[in-house]
Amino acid sequence: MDYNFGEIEQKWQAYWADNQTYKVTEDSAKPKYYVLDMFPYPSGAGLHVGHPLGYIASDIYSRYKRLQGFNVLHPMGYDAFGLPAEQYAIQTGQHPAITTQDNIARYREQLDKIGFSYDWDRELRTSDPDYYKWTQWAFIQMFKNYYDTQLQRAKPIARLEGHFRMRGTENVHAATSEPMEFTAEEWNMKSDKEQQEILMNYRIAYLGDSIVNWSPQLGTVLANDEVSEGFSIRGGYPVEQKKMRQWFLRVSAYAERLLEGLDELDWSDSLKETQRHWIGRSEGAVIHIPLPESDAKREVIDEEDSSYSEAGQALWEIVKNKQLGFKLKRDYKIGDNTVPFVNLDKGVIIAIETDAFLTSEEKDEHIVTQSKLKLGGFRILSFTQSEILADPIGIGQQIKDYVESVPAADIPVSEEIGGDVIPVFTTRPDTIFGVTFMVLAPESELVDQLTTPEQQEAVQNYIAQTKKKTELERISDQKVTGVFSGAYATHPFTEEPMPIWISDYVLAGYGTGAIMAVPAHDSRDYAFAKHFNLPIIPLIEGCDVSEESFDAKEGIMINSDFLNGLTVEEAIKRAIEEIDKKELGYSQVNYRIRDAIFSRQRYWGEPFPIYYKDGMPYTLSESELPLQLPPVDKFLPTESGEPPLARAENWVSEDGYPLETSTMPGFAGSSAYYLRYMDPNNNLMLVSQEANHYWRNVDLYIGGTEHATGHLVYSRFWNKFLVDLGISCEEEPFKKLVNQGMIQGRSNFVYRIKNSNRFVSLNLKDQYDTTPIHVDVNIVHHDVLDIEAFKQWNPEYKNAEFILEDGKYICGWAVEKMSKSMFNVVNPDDIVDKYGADTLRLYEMFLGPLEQSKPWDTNGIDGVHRFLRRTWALFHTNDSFRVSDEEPNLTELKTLHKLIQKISYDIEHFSFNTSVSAFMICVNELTSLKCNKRAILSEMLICLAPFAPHITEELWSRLGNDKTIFDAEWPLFNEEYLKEDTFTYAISFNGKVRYTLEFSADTDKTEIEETVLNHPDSQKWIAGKTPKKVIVVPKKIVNVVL
RNA sequence: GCGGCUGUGGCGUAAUUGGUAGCCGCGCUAGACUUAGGAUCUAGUGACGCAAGUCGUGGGGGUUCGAGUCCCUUCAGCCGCACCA
Repeated sequence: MDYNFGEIEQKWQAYWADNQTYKVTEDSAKPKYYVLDMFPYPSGAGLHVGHPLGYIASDIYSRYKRLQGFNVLHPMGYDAFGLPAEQYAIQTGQHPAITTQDNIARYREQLDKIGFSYDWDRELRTSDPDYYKWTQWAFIQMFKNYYDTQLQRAKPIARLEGHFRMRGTENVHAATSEPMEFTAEEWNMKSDKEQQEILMNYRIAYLGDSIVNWSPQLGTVLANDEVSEGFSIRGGYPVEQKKMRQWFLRVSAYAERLLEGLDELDWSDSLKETQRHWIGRSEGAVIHIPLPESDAKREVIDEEDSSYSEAGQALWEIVKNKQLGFKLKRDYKIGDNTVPFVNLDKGVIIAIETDAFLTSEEKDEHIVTQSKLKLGGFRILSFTQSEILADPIGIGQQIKDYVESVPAADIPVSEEIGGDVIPVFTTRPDTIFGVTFMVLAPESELVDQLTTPEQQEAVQNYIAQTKKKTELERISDQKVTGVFSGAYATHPFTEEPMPIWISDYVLAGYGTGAIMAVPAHDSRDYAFAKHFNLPIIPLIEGCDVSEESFDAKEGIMINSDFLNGLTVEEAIKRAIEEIDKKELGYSQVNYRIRDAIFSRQRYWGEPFPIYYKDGMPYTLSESELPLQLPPVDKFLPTESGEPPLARAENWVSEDGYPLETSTMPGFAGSSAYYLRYMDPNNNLMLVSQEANHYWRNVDLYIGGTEHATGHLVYSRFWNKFLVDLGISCEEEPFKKLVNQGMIQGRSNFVYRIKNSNRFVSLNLKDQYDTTPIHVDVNIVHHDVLDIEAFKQWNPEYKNAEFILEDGKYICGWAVEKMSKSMFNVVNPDDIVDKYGADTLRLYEMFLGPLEQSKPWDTNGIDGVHRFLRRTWALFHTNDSFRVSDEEPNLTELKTLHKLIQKISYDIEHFSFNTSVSAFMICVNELTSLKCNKRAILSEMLICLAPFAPHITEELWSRLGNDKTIFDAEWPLFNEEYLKEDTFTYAISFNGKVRYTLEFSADTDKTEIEETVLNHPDSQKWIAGKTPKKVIVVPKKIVNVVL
């Protein structure tokens, strides 16, 4: 009787479905085990042979755990929101929901053929309103909470509001994007809207202005992990930097918990390192670098002055009495200076300059005055007297336009930014005496305030230039660029003046967007100093900074006043103490991780449960959830550039307020899906406490490394937030994580002789001038081309001629990405049809270590298939099923127990490739022993069942069992059967093995030594020399040292 | 530039974790059987050598009685991060 895998696999897949074999319920009598696959995005191309690799591994593990008596949760679903379906919709008008539905159906069909043990009753789709209701719900909670930095957890925003009402910002410990200070009195004076605006800076889900990755082609913003080297990961479109108002998630507040949590996780070191780097904790200090004394503080004293110039008088006629629509004050005293006109709401000064300065002193004084005013946060608009006299009305209009374009009073800048100090973050406070200049990021708010008039133009040119650069150019362009601002800061210890430069090697988004440059000990500062010829002061004894900087954190300090003679480590501590004492700053921990941008200007995503009233966002009530995606006429932005949802009719809340038009990004739906599987049909909450406390978290998570910094960070963040809310009971969502390697394609080539229709076989191609052409791997077997199939494959080759070697056409091959254009895509369905699911499963595992990337090479699959047929043959004699009830002998038991031991160990260590090889060894041995004894075969079947569930079910039932093999018990390994009476020692001389000798297992060392030395075979190697030493390692080796 | 990983037959890989390198499979060679095939079975298969034997885990060096395994160095390939002060 043949091994008819097609029939067997269909039969058992139907049986499992009919009998709900894989349905799982919370059963407190059994220990739980939760095995999760990263759910797929159902793309139009369907699954290729690489996708199931991780699913097969997790399926083996699930089935193994089940056989060991665990209650195993092993669910599957779809990450169904996303760009491809929407792009397809834009092109075809087909609604993404339909495309997605079709793709899911295809995926399901393909998955079912492979015979997975998923509990499909728990299937979920992120695009299903019943599911995304809970994504929206979680967002609302994030909006309603802030992060308490002292308690290190989320707390209701109402609590913070109460604090502000009672005590202002005094003793507030809250993560925020805009540090500010106010008293309770000031808070209570504010309007509701002002209060809401302040609270927005504390919410975990907040609206904020930020420079974002904007893709014009995609018409949306992207998260940092969705962008690589200036291009979008999906689609490869260019990405530019743009300032926009967006929703954010305050992931940065959780930085420390995200970092600490990594320690306890059973993840690969490389993945943990990637996350640590992404979080980027660095300890250091914020130092306040003083600017020269500024007397442009906002102590404005109205002081009428009647000495008007002619031009001033002319302008006054135009601007007085709110003729412009706002008030300009005339002859205002600010600090020591009187300015001609000033608008106090927006902090704009209108300066009138003489056409020509009489002396250079006069000019200098003018510049100093302007700088001081700018330091105070004012904007200055200058006109010369003759300009005003020529066209006072035109100038009036210019003033009007300018003042209106300026945002409302951003003047009372917080004390840290742009008061009289520049705050900088450094991890090397020990190098403070080596600071010879300062550098600001071009985007820094200080640039405007500090740039002196005569540097104005150069600075503006520079900024325009850096803005033009794409992210890619900025990275790849290693040239040193920068411009002097004209301003100076004062060294906090030496009080030396230090020039302030502007350069794009300083990032606006990290630290304070300003640095103190220590060229001797930082390579970037060094390059900059060399390029612009700035001083370099070495600070470490014996270091040579003539060619390059000395970046290592080691050595003894010199040229550093009170730090001299200390080691770097000591100096860091000492410097911070001194900075503290002198109140020049404070120690601080900085994180690289940024808040996640959470808006996408897209259709196919979760709508935000947000409406706007009076320009401020408010959340919908829970009863209004889910807020379903509305129908739209087109899936494109509106003519005015608003997201597609703005096209929806009646896109308003129940009370008639306009709803948010952007949607959530891809990672929203995948952030808490593992919790939903625990309780997928609950319509009262995301997950019930009972279900959550039973399943807790994922014991084993299998998926690709591409999610290392995206999904796996956001998901951990999201879970920690839900822990704070008391929804999730485990601080970490995924205890153990295994990354399966990528399956690459293995392409085949034929070699066409140039300008002909002739093809030459691989090893003869060097004799001709040829072009390699990709050929469909499905018409090539063991690199031999099926010539007839090739002729039919493409009409162009119908009359092709071939130059063969040994009567065959041999193709070349290469490892490439698996893609349609390379004709190297192998479909799992085809493999299943041809060899069966069990063969596919075993072969995918046999290909190599799970975590290793490898090309799909169908060449070895016959070997695995033959193994299954030999397994089948063990149970059959002359075409009929026949097993013996005889007692097994010791040899047979040894073979079996070797297998049990090996397979148990291998599965625990995810070494599935070696398991397959162990099965082959076992079946080969049993075949040569002609063993068909029930006792041996049935236990072997249980071991094989996780790997090849269909054939084992069939044979199991033929053995007379009426329940599924997965209700059996994993066999126990018995060491007794593996005990050997003798051991064969390898006898080596000077480390080289020469012959072997068998000893009984309990022979003692001296006896072995004696026997070896007296053995006739040894004489040849000893050859008259005296053995210096004989090393006998029991059950290992004997080595004679000569 | 920084961080991580990997280098073993013609190919995919294995090696009880410092103890006989090459298990298992593919391919290849020879043979058996045969309504001739991409079927099945048997034997062989790291290289050199008639052989005894010698050489062999990217290269070089070291530790050790003994190294694919540990250390140093160097080369090659892959992946991640990329001016993070």
